[in-house]
Amino acid sequence: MEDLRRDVTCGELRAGDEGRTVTLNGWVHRTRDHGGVHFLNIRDRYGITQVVVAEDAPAGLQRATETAKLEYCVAVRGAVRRRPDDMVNPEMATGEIEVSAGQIEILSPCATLPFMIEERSEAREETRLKYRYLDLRSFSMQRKMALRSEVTFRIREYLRGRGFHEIETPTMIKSTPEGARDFLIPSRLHRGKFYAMPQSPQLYKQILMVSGFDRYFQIAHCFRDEDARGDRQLEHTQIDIEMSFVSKEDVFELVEGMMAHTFRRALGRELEIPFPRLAYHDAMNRFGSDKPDLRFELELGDASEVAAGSGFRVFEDTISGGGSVKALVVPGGARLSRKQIDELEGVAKTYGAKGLAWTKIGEGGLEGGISKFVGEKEAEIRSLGAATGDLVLFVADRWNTACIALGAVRSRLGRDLDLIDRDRFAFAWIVDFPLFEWDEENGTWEAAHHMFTMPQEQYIDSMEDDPGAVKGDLYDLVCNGYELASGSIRIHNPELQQRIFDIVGFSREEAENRFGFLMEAFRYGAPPHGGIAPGLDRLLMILAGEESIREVIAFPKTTAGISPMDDSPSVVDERQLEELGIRIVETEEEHS
RNA sequence: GGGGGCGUGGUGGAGAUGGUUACCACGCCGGCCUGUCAAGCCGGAGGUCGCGGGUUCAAAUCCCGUCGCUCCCGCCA
Repeated sequence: MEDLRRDVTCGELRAGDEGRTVTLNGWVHRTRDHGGVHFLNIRDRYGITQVVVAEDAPAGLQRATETAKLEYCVAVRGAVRRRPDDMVNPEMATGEIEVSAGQIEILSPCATLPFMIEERSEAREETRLKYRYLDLRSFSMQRKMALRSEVTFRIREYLRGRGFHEIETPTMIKSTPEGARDFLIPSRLHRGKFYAMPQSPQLYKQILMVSGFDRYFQIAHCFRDEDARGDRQLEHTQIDIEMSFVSKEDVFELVEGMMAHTFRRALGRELEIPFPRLAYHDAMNRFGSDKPDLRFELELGDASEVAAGSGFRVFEDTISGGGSVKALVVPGGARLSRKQIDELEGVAKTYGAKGLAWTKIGEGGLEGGISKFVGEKEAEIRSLGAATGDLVLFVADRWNTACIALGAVRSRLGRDLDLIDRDRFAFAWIVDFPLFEWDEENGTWEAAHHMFTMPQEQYIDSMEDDPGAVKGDLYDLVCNGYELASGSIRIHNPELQQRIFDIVGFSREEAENRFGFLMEAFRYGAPPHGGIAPGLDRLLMILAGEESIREVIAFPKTTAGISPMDDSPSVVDERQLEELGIRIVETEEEHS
């Protein structure tokens, strides 16, 4: 190897390098054997270079050339020469030249491939994950990993420039069972006790504020033992940020600057800042989602005028029962088929709607669906913004359910009718979230975000009177229909914290047991503070134009939490379990 | 926990109203070919059609179950 170490990469040679003797190291990307002359395309991270072996090459070189199959790792030494004018390949960065091989050495052979290494692999994801090391050789994956590296670098660059310290917090911490399920780590030294993997560095970063690190960040791994999705992994990375002596305006300004910097440097794109803001209630009411996709218009309307006195029982009963009738006008939607509308109804039902009512506005009045019930209400329907040729969809239910169900229909229409501007990054802050949510099952108030969120000032005095009305100093950053970040201003006052615990029915003993150290810390001059945590994987997914975060994670797990390459999780030695004092109990099902 | 989609040589797909030897492309092996760049041409090997059971004279195809991947609901402070 010593004398065949590369002195150029496979992406850099140009016409000006003509005459140089160079050595390339890389993988055989394609071979073309013409009987006499022989071509090898050699690939590395940086590109592809064509190597030519002449028909009159020495026998040893011919043999090596014929041995070198796809994805063999090879070293090639030869002379750079310009290709004849009519042989130039304008598609290739190195297409003006080729390397005339004088020596080819096989550094490592390659078994028959499970799939071709192409710009973007066509193999099914299962196979790609099993052979992830091969999948990652593709330029498409290499680019995404490079983007990831670039983005984390630019974020660090920006935050360091703004005076932030990067501080690591432990990945083995105390379990705090509310919220998502914890991953647990058994302790050998303390049998029967467990560490937990952090769902986020939340408590530590607040402690760091007490310690006076008024600007902290960390690219932190977070773990949640919940079912995965396209935008959710058991293990993900967040850009954890916390600041002292700030209001949410400071957090917004920081994150807007960070995003603008990152998009400019990593993508060469300018973002429009500041980002628009939308109250939670308005986001739900207008878009039917707390993470609306703002790349297209299509807003939900209020159809109580249509419902009132319509004689349509479903609508009237909903209104008199305190619910809402929400409407969605689909411009030109009258051409949608019955089947397409049925599909939309299926979407609405998935989200809890009992049905999806509809009417089309024809030349001569309302047509189809519930027209015979609301036929007298054409004026009211038109005042929702509907015109001839439009389809109007309705969901009647509790306000929340009606919004969410119709919001899901809106998203579906955005895709199906191609309303989405794919080239846009539509950021927005969602603000004024309720601090508490009523838990039907347990009949209790629960923290909507987490229990350390500061209530907005005007609600503090009378919080206990109507917890449902209290809005919190918390905020989400959304982009293109994804929740990109979530944060809040925190409570730094133990008395106020205790009142929150009381409202959510959290006993003093429980609070002491779980968060005692934080409450204790807050007794020692805790600064007002707040922060946010953008999800790095989702950010990268959006930057890369992907629809799954698995595409921007080098070694992701499947939705069932399995790593097909190394086959984790796996059974462990009986001896390991014994040391930990753990016995596996079979469930009834596994017995039978 | 629930619903939808998918599972066919190494890879991706076709075959689905049951019927002889399961088709195509790429890859692999062999041969031909002085300039290609997704090279081309000729030939060849390679499959218990995810797995188990059932219906039938006969199952990739129909039925039941099960496993895996995936999308969605729930869940994810």
